[in-house]
Amino acid sequence: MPPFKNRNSVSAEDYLERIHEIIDEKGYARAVDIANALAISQSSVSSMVQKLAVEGLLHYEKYRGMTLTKKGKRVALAVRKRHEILKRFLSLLKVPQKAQERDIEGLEHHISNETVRALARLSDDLEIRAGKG
Amino acid sequence: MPPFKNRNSVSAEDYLERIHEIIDEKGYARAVDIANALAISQSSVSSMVQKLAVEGLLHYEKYRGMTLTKKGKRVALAVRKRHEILKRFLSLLKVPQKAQERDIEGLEHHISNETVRALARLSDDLEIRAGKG
DNA sequence: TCAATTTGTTAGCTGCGTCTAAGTTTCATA
DNA sequence: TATGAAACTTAGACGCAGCTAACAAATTGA
Repeated sequence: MPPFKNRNSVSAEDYLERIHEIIDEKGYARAVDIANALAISQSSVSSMVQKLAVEGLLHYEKYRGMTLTKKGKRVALAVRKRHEILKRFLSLLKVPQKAQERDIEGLEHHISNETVRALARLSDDLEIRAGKG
Repeated sequence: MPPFKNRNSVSAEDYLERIHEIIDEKGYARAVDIANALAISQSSVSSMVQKLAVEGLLHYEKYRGMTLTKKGKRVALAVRKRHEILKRFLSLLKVPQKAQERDIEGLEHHISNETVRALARLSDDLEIRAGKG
C-alpha cells in the first residue's frame, strides 16, 4: 500500500470482537495478533487499546497485555451474536462467501437491534420452509 | 451541538442521492438545501461539491449551482434503487419506521449488489406468501 | 545471564470531512 | 439602479483513526 494514504477506520466494536476471539483461541490477546487480525499497525492497536481502556471496555497494563472488562465482554458477545445472525441470514440467501464477509464487516456496526431480531426470526422461518420443501 | 466536535461523515453517495432528490422536487439544487437535507454546514457542501465535480459526478459553476453528470445520475439512481429495496424489505419485516431510517442510512453504502439483489428476490417471495396466506 | 529478537509504546505526521468566521457574489426590491 | 439580505466560497482549524520511525520493555535461547 502507498505510504500515508488513509485506510478505513476500524470501529471499537471490531477491536472488541477480535480481542474476544483471540482470547478465546489462545487464552490471551497480544497487540501483534490484533494488528494482524485487523490488518493495521501495532501502533494503531496500542493507541486504540488505551482509548478503550479509558472507556472502561478493557483492562490494560502497559507492556503487559489486556483483558476485557465485564462491559467489554458484554459488547463483544453482542457483536458476535449480531455477526452470527447476519452470517446465517446471508448464507440462507446464498450470498457468495466473499460478498458475505464484506457485507457483514460493513453492516454489523450499523444495524439496529430491531432489525437484527427480525432477521433472526426470518431465518428461522426460511429454514423451516426449506426443511419442508 | 458543541463546537469543533466531529460529526459523522456523509458519503459521496449521500450527496448524490440528496442532490438528485432535490432536483426532482424543485428542478434545481441549491447548496443551502443540500446542507439542510444532510444537516451539515453550507461550507461543507461547497467543498464536497467541488470534489464531486473533480470526480466527474456533477457539473459545477461557482456561485451558480450544479447539475448531475450522466455518471452522477447513474450513481444517484443506483443509490435510490438500493434505498428502495432496503426500505421495502425492512417494511415487510415490520421494522419500526424510525429504526428503518437509521438502518438504511447506515447500511445502504456498505452492502454488496449481490445481497441487494437477494433481498429484492426475497421481498418478492415474502409478498407472494403474504398474499397467499 | 545477557545479547538478540520480538513485542509494545510514543512522537509526530497524514487525509478526510466536518466546522466557524470572514469575505464574495447574486438577487430582490425600494 | 443601488443597497441590503441571502446564498456561496474560502481560509484556517479540529477530531479521528490510521501511518512510519524511533525508542523501550520483555522474552528467549546460547
